[in-house]
Amino acid sequence: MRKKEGNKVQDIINAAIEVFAKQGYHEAKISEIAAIANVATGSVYLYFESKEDLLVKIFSGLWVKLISLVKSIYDRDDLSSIEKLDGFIDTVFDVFTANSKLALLFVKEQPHFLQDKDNKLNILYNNFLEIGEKIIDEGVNKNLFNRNLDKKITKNFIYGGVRHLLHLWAINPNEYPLNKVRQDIKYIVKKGITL
Amino acid sequence: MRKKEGNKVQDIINAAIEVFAKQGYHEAKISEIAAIANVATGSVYLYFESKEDLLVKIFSGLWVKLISLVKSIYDRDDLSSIEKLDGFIDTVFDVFTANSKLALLFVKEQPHFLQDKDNKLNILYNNFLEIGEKIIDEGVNKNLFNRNLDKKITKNFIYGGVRHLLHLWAINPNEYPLNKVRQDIKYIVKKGITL
DNA sequence: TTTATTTCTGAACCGTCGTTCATTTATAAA
DNA sequence: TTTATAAATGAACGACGGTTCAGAAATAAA
Repeated sequence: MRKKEGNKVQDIINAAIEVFAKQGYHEAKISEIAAIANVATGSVYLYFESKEDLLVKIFSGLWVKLISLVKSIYDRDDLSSIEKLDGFIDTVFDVFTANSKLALLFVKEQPHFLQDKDNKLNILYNNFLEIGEKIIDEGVNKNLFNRNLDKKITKNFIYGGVRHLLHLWAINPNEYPLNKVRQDIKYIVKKGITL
Repeated sequence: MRKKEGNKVQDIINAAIEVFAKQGYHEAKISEIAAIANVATGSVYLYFESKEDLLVKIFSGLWVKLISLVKSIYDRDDLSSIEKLDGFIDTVFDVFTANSKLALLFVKEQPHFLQDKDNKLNILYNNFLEIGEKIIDEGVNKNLFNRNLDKKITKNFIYGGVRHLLHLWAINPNEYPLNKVRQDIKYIVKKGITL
């Protein structure tokens, strides 16, 4: 029998991230993804069920990673709630900084998923945000954070702001130096929600 | 000769907002838009050059309106900088609250435009945000706002947060009552950036 | 009325990919 | 070597939907 050559799954995923990010999901062509991944068009279908499956696999891999990272921050008991919130924000930046194409894809296509309540991706997404909410919860209970702010609103406000700045950074890294971005966001969040 | 029946342009635009918002731009069908607008498929092309033209016209109308509204707030001299910032946030909420379909369309498709620097829509978008930056500028100069925060970052953080909450509200109005959303956002922003 | 002109219609056209599959290629076992 | 089987290929298929356009419908002018 024949042996698999290299890691085609990963090559295809990387190519897909690149093409989806640049063109947007709908305008991306499988043939172009295949070309960049150095495989034949048809080979994509050996590893992925469909174009959509490719997108879903990319996103779910991302969420699983993010969830595991922020969970481990939440679980630490040597950090204050505000440090955990900082860590949460840092985690998001770290993951996307490592791959700006992925960041771009994420901010462009994620909004389209929010609507259909219970698809797999939204479940993961909610798991992720739930940890953010738990951190805020903890801060409120320890009388560090303002308890008059709605937690869901607070968490989503921060999330939206972070996402948008990641987007701008991914498009134009020079205009939005990530260190300053992180620093300012953390400052506003900290000052905005602590008592 | 024949007389035009009713306001087809507006009917088509309203139908397009509805269908684009629900399905997303790429999955929306001109034939469905036409059906909802009560015109024949071909009639859409009497008033709009293409599917894309339809989307662009919707967005540019929106930006023109928003720009005019926030400009008039910025120009008032009976408001403090923080009141202007509140007014800016209120304006965005007011416009989208009046049309949740439009809000949904906006948050879903706007991210796709940010990339190609100098298309018409991005110019409008930047005009809009520039006014937000001017307000922040003013606040800094009057020693009301923290001058250590980067203005572009601050403005975009707020913008991203507001946009995301609008998105959630548009999907699920009951879970995100706009009055509480506005109130919390304004609180965080005010506390976060004032001295 | 009849005619001219504008508006409107919707079936058909046509280009574009996502997807399939008959064929080829590579390697492990015999 | 030869054979069997898994992996890979890419041309061709087929569905979909944006766009077109020949004709129909409506109304103003003649």
